[in-house]
Amino acid sequence: MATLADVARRAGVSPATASRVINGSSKPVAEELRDRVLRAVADLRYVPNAHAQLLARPQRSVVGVIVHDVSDPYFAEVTRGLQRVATQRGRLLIICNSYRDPVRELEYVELLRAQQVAAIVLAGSGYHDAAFTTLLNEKLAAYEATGGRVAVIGRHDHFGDAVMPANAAGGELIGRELLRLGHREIGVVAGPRVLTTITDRLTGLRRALAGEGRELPEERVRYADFSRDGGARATADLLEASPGLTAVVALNDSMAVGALALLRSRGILVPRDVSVVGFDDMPIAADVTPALTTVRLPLVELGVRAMSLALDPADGRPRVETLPAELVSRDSTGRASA
Amino acid sequence: MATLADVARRAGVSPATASRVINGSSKPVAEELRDRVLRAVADLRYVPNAHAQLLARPQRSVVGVIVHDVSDPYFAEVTRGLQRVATQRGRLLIICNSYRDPVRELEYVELLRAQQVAAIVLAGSGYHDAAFTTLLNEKLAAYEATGGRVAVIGRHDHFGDAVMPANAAGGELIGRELLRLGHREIGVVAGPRVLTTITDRLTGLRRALAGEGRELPEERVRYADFSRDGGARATADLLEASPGLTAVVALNDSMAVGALALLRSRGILVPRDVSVVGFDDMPIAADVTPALTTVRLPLVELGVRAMSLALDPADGRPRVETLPAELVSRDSTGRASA
DNA sequence: GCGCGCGAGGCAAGCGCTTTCCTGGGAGCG
DNA sequence: CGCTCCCAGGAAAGCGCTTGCCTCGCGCGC
Repeated sequence: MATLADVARRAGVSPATASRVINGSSKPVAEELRDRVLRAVADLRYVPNAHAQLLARPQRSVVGVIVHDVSDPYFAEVTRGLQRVATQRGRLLIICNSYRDPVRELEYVELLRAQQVAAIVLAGSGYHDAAFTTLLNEKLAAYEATGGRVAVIGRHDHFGDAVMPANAAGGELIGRELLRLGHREIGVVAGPRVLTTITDRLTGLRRALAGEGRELPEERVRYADFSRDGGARATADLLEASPGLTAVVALNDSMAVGALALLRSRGILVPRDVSVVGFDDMPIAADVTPALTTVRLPLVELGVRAMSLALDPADGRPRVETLPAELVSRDSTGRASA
Repeated sequence: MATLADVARRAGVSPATASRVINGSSKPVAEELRDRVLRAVADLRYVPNAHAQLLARPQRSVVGVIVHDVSDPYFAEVTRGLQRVATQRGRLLIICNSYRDPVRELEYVELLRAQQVAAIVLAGSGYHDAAFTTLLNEKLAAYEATGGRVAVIGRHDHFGDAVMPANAAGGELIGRELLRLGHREIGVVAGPRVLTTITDRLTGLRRALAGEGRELPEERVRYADFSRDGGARATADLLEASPGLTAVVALNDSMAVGALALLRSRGILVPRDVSVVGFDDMPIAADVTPALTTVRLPLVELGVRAMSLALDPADGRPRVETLPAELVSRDSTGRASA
């Protein structure tokens, strides 16, 4: 691997001069020397060692992103927003998948700090786990104390800049819509109980039901993996326990797709027999059959805002932005059959 | 930001000793000193500067990945495979999205080289652009010459380790299946013409047709964006130019989903009026309606193999692995209507 | 009791780069 | 013709860490 010293030697100049030419320093360098350096760079295929540069000139430019899983469409969209802003501002992104493992999340914060990233964006639901939350907050605080910037998406457990999707409001929208359609027997297909996002969405849903004097008993909520297969499994459970359901609320679209698949396999027609609602409005929501009624979250915008918060100097106090949820009515919901 | 020197000072030892404790060096350190160091680390929330470490101990451990777009399900799956192996071997991944921009691809190779990554994995179709290919090969060669490892997925334009999905064979499978079903009027909804993947898949398809003495005229192929909307647009074009089509082949599943949506909006029944075939077998392929007949590519495995090639020492000569394609018949294909 | 061996810990060099500060030579002025 | 000023270019000091090598002190053997 060619070094700056090699370039300098080959060009017959000092490393200082070579460095100045390569970085376009403000200090003037004679035309001839500049040419010689440039030629040497080309000949040797020289690429500066980024680590050495970072050591010598502590100018953090990389941003770390911790998400649950980039291949999950939810995070794929959020990441797209993060990327857009980062690229626009000339920042490189290091993307880390925690796969919903709190321990891994902690490790990644450490790792990103070691990488001297300029900012860390933490995307995805928090956990109902006080010990973990404390630990994480401590690590983030330590990082912020040394000049790092932190922004979180969808977690209220961190004190600092945050952008929050309106999870509870979204749940409420679903509840009101189902009530309006005459549904009284409602089941919920939920992701892992430990995620605060799940709790928030459920809370909103329950609030809407309570508005009409109804409630959602615990046995009408099934927790499973936040995935298509989890959705199918939970729906099967739900059906078995409460055969009279007229509506199934899935707490994300992947689970809703699983629910749809399971219902179809049982010959239950949607929405004639059972209505199905999703959450998130992932890109494919409109393409399944029947097209999924769901709550749209501005996923890309979530990323855009979070990265902006992370990159714009904190003007002192913590900033929290809430992005609205919106009901998107498609073909998977209809009037209650009973 | 606390440094090793701070830790050493606080623990009352030399930086050398502190370093040895922190890295678990083989050199023995007295129990008491070790404790003092560890306590200082905790007190100061010390995290070693990864860049300084990399400089001092040139032990590359990060791997760079360049994909077209992680949020595209194809790459999401491939990346999952890459991740799995990388994590297993204790490697951090830097994921870069080129968004199918050759220039950006070149820049990223440079950037990853500057980051001193241990290996670069380049995933995604190559381009029909000789100048670019030469340039890229040159850069990769320069990188390999300095001890870097390179593995590519789905590009035959790079000489070195590669894992190739059987694109042409997949195209052939589609062609044969459609012929078997009696289709003679076939249209193709293709992604960007400049991608070698497109050419390969088309070549396979044409080969199958040629086997029966048929051909695929150029006007039966529409090139568009490799996305859902691109698929819808291209399908509309195709229909307008050749109303008598009995089958539409989309060269990836996203485009197929777009095709399905457009056909539905026109009241054309699939597969009764027109059959639709996709390519890749993305996770949602089974969940659209009708469930998509497509060619399954072992996407995760593609990633797994590529990362393995990248991390296992090159035993001399370039290794090329081809992973098979497989036809998955679902509900979007049927006998030709005519 | 003296010398040697051994092992724990520290010194310092060096990884590749940037940047401050200094040097030396040329130009301009008196 | 000599002095000063200015400026291009270089020397060198780090950035934070690792590690080979040396030192020093102890314990043991003769």
